[in-house]
Amino acid sequence: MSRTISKVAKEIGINIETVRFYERKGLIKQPAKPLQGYRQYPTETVDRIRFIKRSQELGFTLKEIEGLLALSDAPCRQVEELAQKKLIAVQKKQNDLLRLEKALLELLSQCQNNKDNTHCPIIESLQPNL
Amino acid sequence: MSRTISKVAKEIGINIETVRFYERKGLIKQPAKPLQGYRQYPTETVDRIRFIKRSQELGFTLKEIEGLLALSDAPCRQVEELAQKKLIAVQKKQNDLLRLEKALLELLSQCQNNKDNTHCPIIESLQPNL
DNA sequence: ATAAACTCCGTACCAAAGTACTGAGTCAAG
DNA sequence: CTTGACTCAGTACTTTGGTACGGAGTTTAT
Repeated sequence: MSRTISKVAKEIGINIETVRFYERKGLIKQPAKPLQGYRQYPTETVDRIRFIKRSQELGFTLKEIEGLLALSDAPCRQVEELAQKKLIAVQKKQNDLLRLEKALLELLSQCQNNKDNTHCPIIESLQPNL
Repeated sequence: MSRTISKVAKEIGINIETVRFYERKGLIKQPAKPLQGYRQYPTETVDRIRFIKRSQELGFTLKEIEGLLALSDAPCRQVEELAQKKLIAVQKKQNDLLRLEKALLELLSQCQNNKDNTHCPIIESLQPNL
């Protein structure tokens, strides 16, 4: 099955320009231009874009996905290593966010106990000179 | 107390260019240029940059910080609202990361049980057509 | 008094992941 | 057979948070 670029975009729910962008990045290959008419995109390409999108959802960057795609028939251990690294990064980020959440909750609880609506403890605690 | 731009940068531990960048963004105001010599930065400005940096650590973007700075003598409720919104966003992101972590762990465990080093279950499970 | 270090100012550049625009060409429907 | 919708190709612009560069002026140290 084949479709024009706009069908591809619609099928996946992305912008046409994004498809072209991936072509420019070399993440997918542009179908040859027929002598007459528009380029036809095979299902293979649609699947490849879906792969990219899923990987993005897992937090991989396009650069990393490029690596994944290149590894797609590489030994499992290499792929595993990439995922392992990403997992570490994700866990680190979770930690950061947890600390951040605590700090925000702390600030908000100060606000809640604040009778004086004209001074905000949040602003004050962000001001280091106080 | 006053100091030149490089002292400011060193004091805070940031790049000179970052100070200038904040000036361009209007986050801090550039001291008037004296008839002779270099611009002198007051402690006020240093504090303001510290405020910016602390807020960044809490996950606020420069745009949001601009808002915070504008609100710095606004009623507490408005500031609280901003922090509240940020908290929600942070919690949402935590959730995303948690799901992401689970997905990655799942993939990795599939890898670990995989005897066939030539096919990687990670790659395969990212491929929607399988 | 001269060199090294610093400042000033404007501009350009970086990554990431797209999005937008322009001026063609092409296609499908009425 | 013409109008509207679509495609193509290349280039430019967007956002975020800076960083770098180059040439001129200033200041400080020797």
